[in-house]
Amino acid sequence: MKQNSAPPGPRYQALIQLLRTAEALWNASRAFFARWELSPSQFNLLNVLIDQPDGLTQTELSRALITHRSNITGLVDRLEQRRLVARRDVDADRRAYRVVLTAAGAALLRQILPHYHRAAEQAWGDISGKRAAQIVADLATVTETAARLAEQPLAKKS
Amino acid sequence: MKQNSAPPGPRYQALIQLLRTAEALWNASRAFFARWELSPSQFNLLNVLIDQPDGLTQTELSRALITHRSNITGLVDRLEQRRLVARRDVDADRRAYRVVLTAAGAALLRQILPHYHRAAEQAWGDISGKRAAQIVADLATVTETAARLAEQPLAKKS
DNA sequence: ACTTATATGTTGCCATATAAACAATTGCGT
DNA sequence: ACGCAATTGTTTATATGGCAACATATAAGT
Repeated sequence: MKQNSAPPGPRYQALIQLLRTAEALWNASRAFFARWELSPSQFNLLNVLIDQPDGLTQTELSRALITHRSNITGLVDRLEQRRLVARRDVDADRRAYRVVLTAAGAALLRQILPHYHRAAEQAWGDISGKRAAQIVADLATVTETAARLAEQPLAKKS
Repeated sequence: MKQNSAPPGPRYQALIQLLRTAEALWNASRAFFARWELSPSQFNLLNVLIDQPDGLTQTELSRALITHRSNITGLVDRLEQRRLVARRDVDADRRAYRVVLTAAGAALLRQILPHYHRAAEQAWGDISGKRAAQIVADLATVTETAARLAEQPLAKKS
């Protein structure tokens, strides 16, 4: 007297487990980055910029972080107050900025990254690198499917 | 001229991919549940209650949903306004409620669940059920590790 | 050139999330 | 019985998230 109609099936279980694991990792990362008084979102933003010497516009940042443009404003505001990033004007387009890491921001990130990489490896315990690569491949296809489903929920745009 | 120190490694890549996939799935589920004007969080709460004829207290709900007690208040408030759940007094403890599904809430959930199970299976494409089960096992160990790391970030509590 | 469409960042509202503090209640230890 | 600790739900503050609307600026069409 527990289930009602459709038997959940292994792929459904896998989806639930995936969401749980991601949440656990996200919470762990929150505790992890708290040492440097960064939120996971703030770290991700810095981590995107480290490979971009010329910075990114906020729209480009929103695409890299898979979030709405409007969320970037406050995120950059707070990081700018702490002098970890800076907004540079774009002379060709008076609407846009380029957000770049400051020297302090880059230094902080270089300090964090080794710890982060090490913690990430540890989280997988005794799972082999080969199996990890296999999981990456599997999850990549799931991501594509999910993104496709999210785009046309009811077939808009004629 | 891209990396700085530690080579990321396959397990690090797997962690990043996992977080991306979970975000994609969460976004897809938001679009999915929008058909019934539910947020993913609201659906999850209803989905927990369907197997609990006597309901759960808000603290129990917070544990089941892995979130803070304070989040449950507003979540239940909004579902209560829509008559999908109800708060019942606990006569043995005047502080607590038991949150239960209403008939309307149970009916709505029974309507949604088959679609949800089907969509969840589809998201995994041609990945076999066997491999899905393997992934579940792997991710379960990661969840445990992550939860353990999140609990004692700096070894509190003497 | 002028109109229209598009792009950019911001602001607003609301839902969700963590964390801390609080009042009310309950439980425990003595 | 009494006092203190723990529990329960709420409130507050702040950060994050999606989404719509907006002003400004740029691009495209004619």
